[in-house]
Amino acid sequence: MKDKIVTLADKLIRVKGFNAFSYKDIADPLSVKNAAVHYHFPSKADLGMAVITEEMQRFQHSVQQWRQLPEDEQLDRLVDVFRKHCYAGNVCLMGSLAPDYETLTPPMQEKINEMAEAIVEWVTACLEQGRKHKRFHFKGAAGDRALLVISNLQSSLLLARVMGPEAFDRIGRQLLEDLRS
Amino acid sequence: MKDKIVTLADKLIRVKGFNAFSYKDIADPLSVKNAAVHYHFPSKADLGMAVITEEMQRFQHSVQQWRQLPEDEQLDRLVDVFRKHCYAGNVCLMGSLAPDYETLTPPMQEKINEMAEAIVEWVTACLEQGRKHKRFHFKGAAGDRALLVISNLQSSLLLARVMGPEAFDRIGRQLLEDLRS
DNA sequence: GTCTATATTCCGATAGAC
DNA sequence: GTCTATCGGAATATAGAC
Repeated sequence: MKDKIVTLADKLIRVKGFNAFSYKDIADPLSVKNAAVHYHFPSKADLGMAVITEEMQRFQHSVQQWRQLPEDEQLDRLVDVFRKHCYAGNVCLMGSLAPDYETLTPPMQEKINEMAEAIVEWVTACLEQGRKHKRFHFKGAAGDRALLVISNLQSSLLLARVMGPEAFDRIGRQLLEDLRS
Repeated sequence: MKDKIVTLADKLIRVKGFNAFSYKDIADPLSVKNAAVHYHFPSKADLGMAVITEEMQRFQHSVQQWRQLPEDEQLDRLVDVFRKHCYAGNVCLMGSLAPDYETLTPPMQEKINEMAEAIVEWVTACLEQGRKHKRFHFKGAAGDRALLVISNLQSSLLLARVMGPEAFDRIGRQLLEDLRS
């Protein structure tokens, strides 16, 4: 049940936003009362923390599985993750929570910071190693390039929601092509 | 008074998000009662529409003023607009409203669509003309490149909120450097 | 145009029974 | 662990006086 709640909360955050969903939106589809949800997650911030923590674990598990691949294929996989979210009508967790950042509890803000650091660190290392192995070609610091890549992926989901999924496809394709050539 | 309300609502949308601010957040700082705000904007969606409309007018007015400049300097100006928002603690309107898109009224969604189309159209034309005049150098279609630029700018503000303003500076600088060289 | 006052609904959260 | 029941508060919105 706890897992079902977190999974559903994750979806709701991505589709409606953290401040726009309620305990009722969790309880009704699971056919329980909102008190049952409060039993597992006393406050909404507790639920938010669990969603972010699970997302970070998913991310670490994924990159762990990709670690034997060439760096450009590792980045392909990351784009695949975003593509799946795009066609599921989701935005990414950062893209949903960052605009609400000022309304969140300090512990949630701290978790979001950690999530951002983790993905920036991984993309930076991926680009750096990939350039060394001649699989990526780009100018400037790998850390700066990583910020560009991450911002492209994040906003591709925001733009896709407004303009349609083609926006994601065009961004994702051009992004990968730029780095490889 | 109507202008004051729209200006304040714009700020609140950018800082807290559309679903996280209330009529009280508008009324209190203006030293009026929430009924006075409802007089000018009967529903919250009416207020949201006015905010988007004013932002679009500001944008059209700006690009009109820039039209005599070289294209790379026009893009500098656009980055300047985002930089000011960054240091004011704001995200851009699209970056705030896109995650909440599914919770908004159809008229608001339509206005957001128009806003997205307008900025994509302008950046595309700017890049296309700039490339023709040898002020920009990039591969691929100008429209695809425009989506990359816009996604960089949008998410630079989201990342800056979480990671600090340096994230914006690094993205903005590398972005402009890529296009010029 | 702004006020007081209120209707209505919903939300997050808790108490206590089972 | 889930339930019923409810508290306290806040939100959007409206009616009617001034």
